[in-house]
Parts: sequence; C-alpha cells; structure tokens
Amino acid sequence: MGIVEPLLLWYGKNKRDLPWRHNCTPYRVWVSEIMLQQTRVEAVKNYFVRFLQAAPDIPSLADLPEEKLLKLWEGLGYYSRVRNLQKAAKLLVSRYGGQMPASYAQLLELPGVGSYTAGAVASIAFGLPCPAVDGNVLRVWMRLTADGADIADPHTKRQTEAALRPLMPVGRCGDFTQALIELGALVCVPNATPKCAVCPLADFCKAHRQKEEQCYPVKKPKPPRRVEQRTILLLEQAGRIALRKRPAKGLLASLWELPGFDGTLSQEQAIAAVRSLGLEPVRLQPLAPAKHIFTHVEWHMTGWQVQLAPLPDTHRLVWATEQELRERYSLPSAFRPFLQKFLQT
DNA sequence: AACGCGGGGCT
DNA sequence: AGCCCAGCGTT
Repeated sequence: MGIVEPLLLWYGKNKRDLPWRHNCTPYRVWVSEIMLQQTRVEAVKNYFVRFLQAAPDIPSLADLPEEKLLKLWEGLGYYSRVRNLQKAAKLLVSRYGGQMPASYAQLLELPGVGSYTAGAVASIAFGLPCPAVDGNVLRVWMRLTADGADIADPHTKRQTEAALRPLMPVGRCGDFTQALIELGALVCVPNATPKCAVCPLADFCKAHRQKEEQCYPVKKPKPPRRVEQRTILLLEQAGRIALRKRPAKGLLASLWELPGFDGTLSQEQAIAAVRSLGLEPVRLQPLAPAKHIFTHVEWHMTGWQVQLAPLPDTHRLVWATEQELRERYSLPSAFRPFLQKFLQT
C-alpha cells in the first residue's frame, strides 16, 4: 500500500479553489507557476487574474510593451521572472507557433523554466509522468522518509525527483503533483508545526512515527544580510516627482526609482547631490527614515523632500504626476514609505 | 557550489 | 528578528 491513493483522495476533498485551477491551459499553468516561484498563493491570486486579462495568450504576452509588463508585475518581486516569461513567449511564437511544447525537455529549455516548473507544467498541463519538486514537496518527502539531507543541496532535489518518478500515477500525474504541493502548503507546513492529526499520510510518515516532525527538513543556515545606508530624494517640481530608471541588470533591474545616493547625507551633502543632478534646490525638509529588507541586503533609508527652482534640464530624470506614478511607472515597494502622501489610494 | 534576486506573512 | 515561500540564472 502506497501513499498515492490516500494522497489523491485527500486532494480531491481538500484542494483550494484557485484561479489557475479553472480552465487550466498550458499557458495559464505556466504563467501561474512562474508567478508562484518563491511567492505565496495569496500574493499571486490577484496578479494572476490581472495578468491574464492583459495577456490572455502567448502571442499577446510576446507583444506587450516592457513598461506594461513591468507594471503588471509591480510589487511581486523577482522581476527577471517576467522578463524571462516574455522572452520565452517570443521564442514560443517563433519556434512552436505560439504553443507550449508538450515535453519536459523542451519546457526546460525555456528561459525562466527550471526542473520544478518544467515538471509542474508537464504533469499538470500535459499529464506527463514528470515529478515537480519544490520547497513544499521537499519538506513533505524529507519528513515522510525522515531524511536528514540538506534540502538546499541540489543533489537532494534530484534524489527526491528520482524517488517520486516511479510513483507518478498514469492518468493523474497533474493531481499527484498538485496534491503533494497542497499537502505541504496546508498540512505538512513549515515552522515545525505540521498538522499530523489531519494528515492522510501520517501512517506512512517515518518522522511522525518517530515523533520527530520538527527535525525535518534540514537546511543549512543562510549567511547574514549586509546593510546599506541610502539617502532618497523626493524631488518636486510643479506637482511632479522625479523618477530615475534603474540599470537593466542587477537589483530591481529596469524598474523606476526615486533618485538615491549611497550613505546618509546631511542637508549640505543633499544639496550637493541635488546639484549633481543638474537641479537647483530651494528648500529641503527631512523625511521619516524607512527600512526595506531584501533577501540579501537591507536598505536603511533616510530622505529629503526637495522643492526645486524651475529648471528646463531634466537630466535623465522623468517628472511623473501622481496619476502617472499610479498607472504608468513601475516602482519597487522599497520606495512606498516616501510616496505615501502622493499615493493616498 | 555559491550567490544574486523581492516582497510579505508567520512564528 | 528570522524563516520560508508552487526557484532560476549566473559565475
């Protein structure tokens, strides 16, 4: 007796009603899987619905202007995902007639698609017997087998894929993939508090039998974040705010930002910074400090609100109205504290 | 193998 | 404050 039957039975009764579980075409499954990478279901739901309205199929995604694309992704994070998504869409149009290929190996070739996503699309959208091992599945499997291997080690993921492959139930591969993930999300949850009392696999679970659920999964600790001091300028001119385009590579690539400088600038230094942008300040007022935590870096930000003398030279800045800030330019969440008074929505 | 890449919710 | 999340690409 194996885990497959009780797991599928449990899934049938307990699966959540999610937007991408309706009309689950390969394209919709693919987009949802990209959005869900390192991102919680609740955060994705609304983005997914809005994205599918703006780009209902692969050709329309391929044709979307970059600015619209980034605006649709604004606030979701890991922005290279959406760039790779469109890159792949263009490739699908040119190579596969605008269709998703129905093979694991071909899916894996698409930019932004790794072993997990290829397995998820292959099994969920095409019914192929390909395992899809994400953080949920790793946690479930390590507990089920009481395996103390480091889940951050790629080898552990490959081993888990190998162990699951022969279990893929013909005809229900997509349900099996989603059931494992759903179990990890709803029952075999992280933070050492799995709900074993309602788990359909409790009888099969080695960690549970040993009363050692809390010991799994094992993961090597991450290195500490570095802290960066930044000074942000809220440059105002005739009711507009200055924005600057970030570089195409690196952190928050190609998004817009409030102009900023390394370090914590005094008022005198801030005046010099404003002048370095080719602008002439009339008055500076300090803004409330704000902190923003990324995965690998922490920004400690101070800010100056700056009224400017009228000047024609915009010097690589754009001047955005409140409406443009809301509807056109894509800004990272890090700057939101400094824009509250302009974006009181 | 290690690192860069967002943002938010939970403990 | 730290952990984790339907991970992937680069070096």
